[in-house]
Amino acid sequence: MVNRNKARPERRNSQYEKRLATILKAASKIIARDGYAGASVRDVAAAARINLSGIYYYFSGKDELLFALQRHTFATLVETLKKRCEQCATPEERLRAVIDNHFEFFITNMNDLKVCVHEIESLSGKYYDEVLTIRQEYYRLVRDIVAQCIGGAKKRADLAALFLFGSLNWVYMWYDPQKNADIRKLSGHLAEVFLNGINKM
Amino acid sequence: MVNRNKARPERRNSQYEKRLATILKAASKIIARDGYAGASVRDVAAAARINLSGIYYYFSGKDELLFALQRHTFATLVETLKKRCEQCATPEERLRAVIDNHFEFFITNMNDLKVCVHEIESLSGKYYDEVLTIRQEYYRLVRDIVAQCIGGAKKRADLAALFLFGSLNWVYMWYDPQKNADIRKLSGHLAEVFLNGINKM
DNA sequence: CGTTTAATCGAACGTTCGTTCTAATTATAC
DNA sequence: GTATAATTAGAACGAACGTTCGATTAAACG
Repeated sequence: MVNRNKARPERRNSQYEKRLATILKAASKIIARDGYAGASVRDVAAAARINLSGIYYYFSGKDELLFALQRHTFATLVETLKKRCEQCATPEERLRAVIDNHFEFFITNMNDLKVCVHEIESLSGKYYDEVLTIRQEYYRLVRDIVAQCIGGAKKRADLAALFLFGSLNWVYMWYDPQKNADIRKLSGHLAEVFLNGINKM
Repeated sequence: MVNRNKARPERRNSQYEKRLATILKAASKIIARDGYAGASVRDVAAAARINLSGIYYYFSGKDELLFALQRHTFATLVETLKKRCEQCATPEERLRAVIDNHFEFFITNMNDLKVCVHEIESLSGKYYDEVLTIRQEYYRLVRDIVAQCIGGAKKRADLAALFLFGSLNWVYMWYDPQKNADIRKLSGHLAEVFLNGINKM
């Protein structure tokens, strides 16, 4: 508990934001590779080319590091989805936007999204709750779109949305940049399968 | 490295197998809760009501513990699936058997399956390779059934199978025994969505 | 019974971990 | 240019980890 309990620094190094972003990127890389519990703060520091104790100047502890990572990633994911949905006229278009958005976000932020999905249960208490709030917002957003596609049935939309999340969140386990070069085809195929599937529900 | 490098004991306590099973159950419970890296052998021992060093009488190390757990679980999963498929006449019935089998196995072995899915990358080397072999057998089994349902198109069956695995493997993140009491309904709904989806591919 | 061996136990080893403390260094403000 | 705050660096702490070892108990067999 170093930084957050003190008043925020008044005069900041001009490189503060950059350094913080560097640490977050390094953290997502190491945690994606070794898992949260398996990743050491020392490895994160080394990957960020900073001294071990330097990490504790930017973050109060290992858990806050993961928290900042997940919060930022999920918030960005929700934000980009909302923007995409604004340009969609029909529920089907919005559902395609959901899938497109998730896939596209994934290939440009693979490590971050993997850490968000795979380390959901690694936080606890206040940190967990705050991330949960954003996750729920994301979930409800998608579930409501699914419900509109189906035509109301809330219970079935719930289930269908969970199936969809499964397909989306599993991607990091099999995606190969060389083999699956065209991400648009991937998201297009999932959209087909899912849309055809739920329309018959 | 205690046990596996020595010749197998000739005379065994009659409770040997039971004790081993107890340890495996305890391990799956602890690892499902804390993750492989986060789980301590001490906690596993305590949950199995055995002394810490007693674990090392049955397993050469923490990694072999996870290995034995994953190998046994995946092997059982493949075995039960094969038996179910033998009683199916059509590809569609076999696909329903895949989904039914996975769901049913899940609710009776939640911890084990979670450890299999969530800790896939926690092993390495020889252990990882051997589990990978079984996983691939399971995957190919399902993929071929999907291909038969679609009607040949190998490339699309690959993708569709991965989407299906995503939905199946994500279940442990949201399943609530109290809320989703009827597992048959769950698997039935997923089968509907998926079958309708891929038939239009 | 005594002997042999399987099974269990308690204690300890060496390492790595997250975190903290203090000192030194660098950047900013007056 | 000097005072002050922000930032980095190095060393160290205590705790927890996986693993090992030697001794001890329990069971099998003559």
